[in-house]
Amino acid sequence: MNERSFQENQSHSSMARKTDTPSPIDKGEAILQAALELFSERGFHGTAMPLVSERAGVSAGTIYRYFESKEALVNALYQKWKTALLDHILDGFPDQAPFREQFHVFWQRYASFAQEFPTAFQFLELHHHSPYLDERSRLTEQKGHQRMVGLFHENQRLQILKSFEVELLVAFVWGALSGVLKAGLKGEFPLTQKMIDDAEACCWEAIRR
Amino acid sequence: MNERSFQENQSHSSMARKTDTPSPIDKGEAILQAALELFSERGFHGTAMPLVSERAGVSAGTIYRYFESKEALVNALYQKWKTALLDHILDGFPDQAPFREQFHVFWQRYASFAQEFPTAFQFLELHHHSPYLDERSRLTEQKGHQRMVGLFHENQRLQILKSFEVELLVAFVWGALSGVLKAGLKGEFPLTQKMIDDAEACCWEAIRR
Amino acid sequence: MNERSFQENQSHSSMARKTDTPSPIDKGEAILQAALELFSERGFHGTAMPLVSERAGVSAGTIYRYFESKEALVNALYQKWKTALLDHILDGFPDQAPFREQFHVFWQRYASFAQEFPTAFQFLELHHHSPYLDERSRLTEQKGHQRMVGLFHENQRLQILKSFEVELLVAFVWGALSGVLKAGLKGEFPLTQKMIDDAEACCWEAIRR
Amino acid sequence: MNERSFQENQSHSSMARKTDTPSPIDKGEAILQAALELFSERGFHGTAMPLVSERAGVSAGTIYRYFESKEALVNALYQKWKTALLDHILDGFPDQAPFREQFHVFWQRYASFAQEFPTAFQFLELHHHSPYLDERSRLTEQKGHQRMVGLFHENQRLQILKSFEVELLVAFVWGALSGVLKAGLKGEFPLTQKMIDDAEACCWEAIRR
DNA sequence: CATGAATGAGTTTTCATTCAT
DNA sequence: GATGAATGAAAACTCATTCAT
Repeated sequence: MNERSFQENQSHSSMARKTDTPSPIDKGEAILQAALELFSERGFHGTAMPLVSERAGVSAGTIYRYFESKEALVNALYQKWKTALLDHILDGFPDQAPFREQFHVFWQRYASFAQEFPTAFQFLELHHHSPYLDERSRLTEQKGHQRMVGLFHENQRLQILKSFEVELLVAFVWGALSGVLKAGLKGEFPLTQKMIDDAEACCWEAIRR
Repeated sequence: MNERSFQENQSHSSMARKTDTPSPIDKGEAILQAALELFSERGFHGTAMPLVSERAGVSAGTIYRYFESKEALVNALYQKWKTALLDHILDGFPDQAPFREQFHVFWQRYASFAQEFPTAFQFLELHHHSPYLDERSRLTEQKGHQRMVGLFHENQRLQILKSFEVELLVAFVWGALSGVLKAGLKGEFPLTQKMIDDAEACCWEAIRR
Repeated sequence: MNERSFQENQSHSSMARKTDTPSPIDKGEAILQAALELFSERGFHGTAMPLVSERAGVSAGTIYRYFESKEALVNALYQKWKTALLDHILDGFPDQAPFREQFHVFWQRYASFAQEFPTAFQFLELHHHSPYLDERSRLTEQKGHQRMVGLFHENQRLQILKSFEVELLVAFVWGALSGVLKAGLKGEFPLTQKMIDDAEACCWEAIRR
Repeated sequence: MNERSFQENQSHSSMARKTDTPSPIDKGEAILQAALELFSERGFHGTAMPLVSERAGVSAGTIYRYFESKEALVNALYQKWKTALLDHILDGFPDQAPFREQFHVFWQRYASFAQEFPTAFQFLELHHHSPYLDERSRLTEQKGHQRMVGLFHENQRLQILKSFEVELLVAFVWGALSGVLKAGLKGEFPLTQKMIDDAEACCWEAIRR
């Protein structure tokens, strides 16, 4: 499943299409998709709205029927994909499994998200803590972080993790994982399953007691 | 030594000042400093040139005596600080020491650079692989990377490092280190010596055989 | 009678309503009413058509079934209310009465129109001689003026009015009257019957021989 | 003296001009003059900024070096001309003279202002109480009104004026005067000295005891 | 050399009007 | 007839860059 098909699943208008309209996609989704691609490549300020509208195949004015402003557009995008990432990781997460298993699931799902939705992954990385993100985006951002911090805390108490500052461990793991994924997507090495497994093995040794 | 004094040392025009100019700093340096602060906070496209000139205490036109264009300015900045980072790490690097010691020196110096020049560190992180970086910036960027890859290769042969893809190991280490430093600078935990040592310990366990 | 009910009387489609349409008012009238309110507050160029349609409770496209363009809409509105004002003053006007009596009727009816239909009064004041008024609107505008000029001419001949330029007298009276009414509607003083009578007394002294 | 020359007197750059620059006028003044003409003809919302810049003979961006926004521009214009009008009326006003004389001076000066600066007069009339006028403009507006109210109050006590509500008398006088001037400027009658004197005579009879 | 006013193409955004449903 | 999504030209405003002083 690629990013485009993922989005189409989100859209209700993709079903029961009667006409042979050349554009099968929801305009709102087309705009989000175009903005995702452009913002992840050129950044927020580096992307002009007409460029977005052109790539989305809609007129300049149309964007503003769907999103109040350029800022509202990035925020919608950020919330959509941050939520998608969280869901991707947490849906059916093995809450009762041993931590090693949980770590494995987390690592592999994060990686599979980056592989399935590389553009979205880049977008999220690039827009972390951007000043134009609103309160809601920031809350979405924190939710995942808190979840990870909680999990690490608990397993530190159980003597499974090193007894270092939890925020440090989280930063370490998150930095290592996203560093590896970014480098892999950039083509510095083939992002094969083996690579992801190797990186996971490294990271586990880094944090386990 | 703070960032400002560092820059002054870099500047050749600071010596033999004849006039009692009220501004003791080179205009070129003032511009670089202002641009560093602004670019690291607001990004390249988010920073207006008049803002740079204002913060630098020079007129808008003056910037163009020192830098051909906005792009030339970021690139000068990038090269300056990437080189400074490399020098900071490699000056008197213990090439003959055992790898564990070399790794320690690398880790600690990278960290001390981020602590001494947090703005420059943020700037470098933010502008990694930006499309407006020119060939020269990209070469500067690669120089450090190649050096690290070479070192890792050698010590992998010596069975000191895990026998995983070297690019993967480099990405892992670099990701973990910069993740930890960014989180620390952002205030998620106090960036004390202990934290840096703990992170180093984790990372060593991650990559050593 | 308020402005809304007045308009309903003007509308022919309000009779013989067959369906149980939830909106009892003619769409055309609803649009005119909405436009009246908005144009009188914000002016012609300051009022967006979508705003008019929203306030009228119809869709944006519907306005264009009733009025060819925004200009056609102001003109329809202007003619409607200018005519209403003329009718209000002239219906059953005492053509044979002495001029003092005629002046009294004119003054009082003009005032009562402003009090009954303040929004329409403001609208007419605001759009006097606007460049987007068409020929027909301008003719409607002139009709009242001519009538007044004729009356003044006649009574000047009869030595009842001062022997000044008639256009001057008309401008004086009309300016004084609308100045008083606007100030009263704005709340600078209570627009009571006494005020209107006092102003009439002043104005009579101003123009009578 | 026409409006243009009046403005030039306000500008400091008109003196000691060394070069034969084709544009002898201050850019700021040129913008104010262009905006005055356009706003008085087409209103605030009906005037596009590029039109202003074109008529002023400057580029679009230049306006924003002189005025923060379109609103700031109208307000600057309003304050400039309202103040000019007040000064025109009040400079050397015969405070100790009998009221009839004061009324005469007021009436004549107001009229001469409208004749010398017809565009500014129209502008002021058109923008009375506009919603985009800021606090400062509104205060400037009130100053003149208060002055007139005070004068009328005093002379009502002295039994020189009719004992009607002062605000009513003020509204009457102001309405009559501006009505006459607007009609005259529009060409409904020649705006000669005799006309202005006649109107003054009318108005005096209207308000005097 | 340095300035900073000026430029004009570019930015985000609005809005009168149309047209497929 | 009615809708309201879509359009695209034009609005207000910004900004990298130039150039006369």
